[in-house]
Amino acid sequence: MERSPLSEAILEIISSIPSGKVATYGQIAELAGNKKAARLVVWLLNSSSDKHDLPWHRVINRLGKISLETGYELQKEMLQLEGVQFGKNDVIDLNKYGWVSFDQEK
DNA sequence: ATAGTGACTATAG
DNA sequence: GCTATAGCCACTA
Repeated sequence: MERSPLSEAILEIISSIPSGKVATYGQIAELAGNKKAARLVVWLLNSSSDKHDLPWHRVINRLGKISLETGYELQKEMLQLEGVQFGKNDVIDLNKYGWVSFDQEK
């Protein structure tokens, strides 16, 4: 499925996310080389998440929230099992649990 | 080849 | 703060 180098890079990055941390789409896209390929990340997760054993639950939007509507509860649960704590609005503190937090990434 | 799709993001009003 | 729009990438039909 990884026909393009970008997809390959993204998959690589996603599988590199350590347990107990989360990453945002834009972040992954940026690390992969195209900071605007967030949608590509989405596509990859949908197309190769279970096929590749990817930690799709560690990928969230830039607000530290899960955009999914289905399976959202499950994803949240999995993250909590890894030690990620959610805020009151189910928001994850990216400065704390972000794989590369916005303050440290640069 | 064109159009539609997708768990996004940034910007403008 | 929210909605609307546009931008971006790769894939599928």
